[in-house]
Amino acid sequence: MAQDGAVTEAPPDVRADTRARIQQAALELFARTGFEQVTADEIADAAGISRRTFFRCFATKADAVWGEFGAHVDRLERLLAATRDDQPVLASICAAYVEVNDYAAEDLPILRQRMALILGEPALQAHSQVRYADVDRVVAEHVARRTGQAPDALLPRLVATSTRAAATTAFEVWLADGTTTLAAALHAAFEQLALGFPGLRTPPARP
Amino acid sequence: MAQDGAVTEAPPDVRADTRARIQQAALELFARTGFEQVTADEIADAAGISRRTFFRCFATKADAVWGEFGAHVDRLERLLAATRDDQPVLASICAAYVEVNDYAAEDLPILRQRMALILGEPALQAHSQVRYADVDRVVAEHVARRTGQAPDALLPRLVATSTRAAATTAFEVWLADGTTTLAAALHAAFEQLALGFPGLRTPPARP
DNA sequence: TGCCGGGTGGCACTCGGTGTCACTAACGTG
DNA sequence: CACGTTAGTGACACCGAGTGCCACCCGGCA
Repeated sequence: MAQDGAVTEAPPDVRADTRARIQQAALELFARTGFEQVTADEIADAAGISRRTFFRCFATKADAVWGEFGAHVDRLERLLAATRDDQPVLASICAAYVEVNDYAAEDLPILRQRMALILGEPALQAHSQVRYADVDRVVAEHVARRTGQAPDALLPRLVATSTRAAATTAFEVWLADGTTTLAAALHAAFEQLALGFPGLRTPPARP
Repeated sequence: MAQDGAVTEAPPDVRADTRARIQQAALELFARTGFEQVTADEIADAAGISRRTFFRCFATKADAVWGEFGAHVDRLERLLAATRDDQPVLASICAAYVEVNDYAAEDLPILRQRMALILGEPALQAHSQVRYADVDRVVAEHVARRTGQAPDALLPRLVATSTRAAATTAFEVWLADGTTTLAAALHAAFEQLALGFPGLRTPPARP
C-alpha cells in the first residue's frame, strides 16, 4: 500500500519516512481529539501501519509528539560548546536557546500545535520532564566548564534548571499571546532572570 | 486479617489508616527494588489489602510516594497569603519554601528516601511535573497579587517556575551532599537566583 | 428486625508497551 | 539463477497500570 512508484523516489531510510508519516498522523489526531483519547491503534491505522511498527518507531505515544528532540539537544550542546569565553554565561545560554528555537515561518504552525500539546496535556507535561533532563545536563555541563565547578554542584544545576524554566515559560507566553515572537519572549525571560527579576522591585508604587 | 483488637484503637478514619500502611509498605518496596520493578499487587500484598483497594487509596503508584503532598501545597498557599507586603517577593517565597520543608529530625530519613525516589526514578520525575504545576500556580498567584500583574503573565509564571527550579535543585544537592541542611541549601539557591547568579560573574580569574 | 452506607474484594476490561516469530523484499555473492 | 543475509514489517501472546461494576460485610439506626 502507498507503494507509490518504484524508481521515482529514492528510498534512503524507509524508517525515517514512516516516522514522519506517523508523527504527522499522530499530531493531527492528538490536536483534534486530545492526547489521552487517541489510542495507539488509531494512530497506526491513520498512518497505515501496524501497532507494532508504531512502537518500533516511537518508544512511547508521547515520543510521537516530541519528534526529533534529541537532535535539538545535540545542537544545543554544540552551540554551547562553540561559545566565546568573554560572553556572559547566561547570555551564551540565552543565545543558544534562541538559536535552537529559530524556526522557519512555515514551521511555526506545527510548532504551535506541538507545544500546545506538550504544555497543555498533563500526560505530555509529565513526559517532558524526562526530555528536559537531557537539556539540563547539557547546560549544567556548560556552566560547569565556564565556572570551573563540578556539573552537579549547586550553581551549574541551578542555572540549568532555572534557564530551562525561563525557556519553557517563554514558550508558554508565546503560545498564549500570539503577538510576540518566540525570540522576544526568550530574551525577556532571560533578562528578568539575569538581573534578579527587576520587575519584582517596582510594585505599583510604594508610599 | 490484621483485625488487631476491637476497642483498643479508636477508628477515626479507616481510610487514612490504610493509606498510611500502604504508603509505608510501598516506600520500603520502592527503595529496595526500584519503582518500576515493584508491581501494584506486591504493594497490596505487603500492605495486607487488595490491589483494588490500593488504587482506591492512591490513584497512581506514584501517588503512594508523594503522600500528602496536596496538604503541603495548601500550607504553602496559606504561608504566602500571610506574607507581609514590605518583604521582598523572592524572600517571601523562599521563607515559605523553607517553612513548608521544615521537617522534624526524626522525619528526615523518610524524607530522604522519598526525595531520592522522586528525584532519581524517571517515572517519578515525570509524575512530579504534574504535582509541581500546583505549586507553580500557587506561587504565580502570589507574585501576581504582589506585582499587580495577571497570574499568567511572564513575570509571575517565570518567578514561579524558576523558584521551584531553585527549590528542587536545593533538594538535589541536599540529598547528594548530606552535610548541609535543607534550609541552607534553599537559602543558597534563592540567593543566587535573587542576585542574578553572582557566582557566574566570578570565574576562576580573568587575566 | 430490617434498612442503609461506607470500605472492601473479586472480576473483567481497556490500553500502553514488550518479546517473539514468521514473512517479505532488497541486496550481494557463488 | 539460486542462495544466504539483512532490515522492516505484521500478527500474536503477554505483562502491568488503571477503571468500572457488582457482591459482600459490618457498624449504625429507626
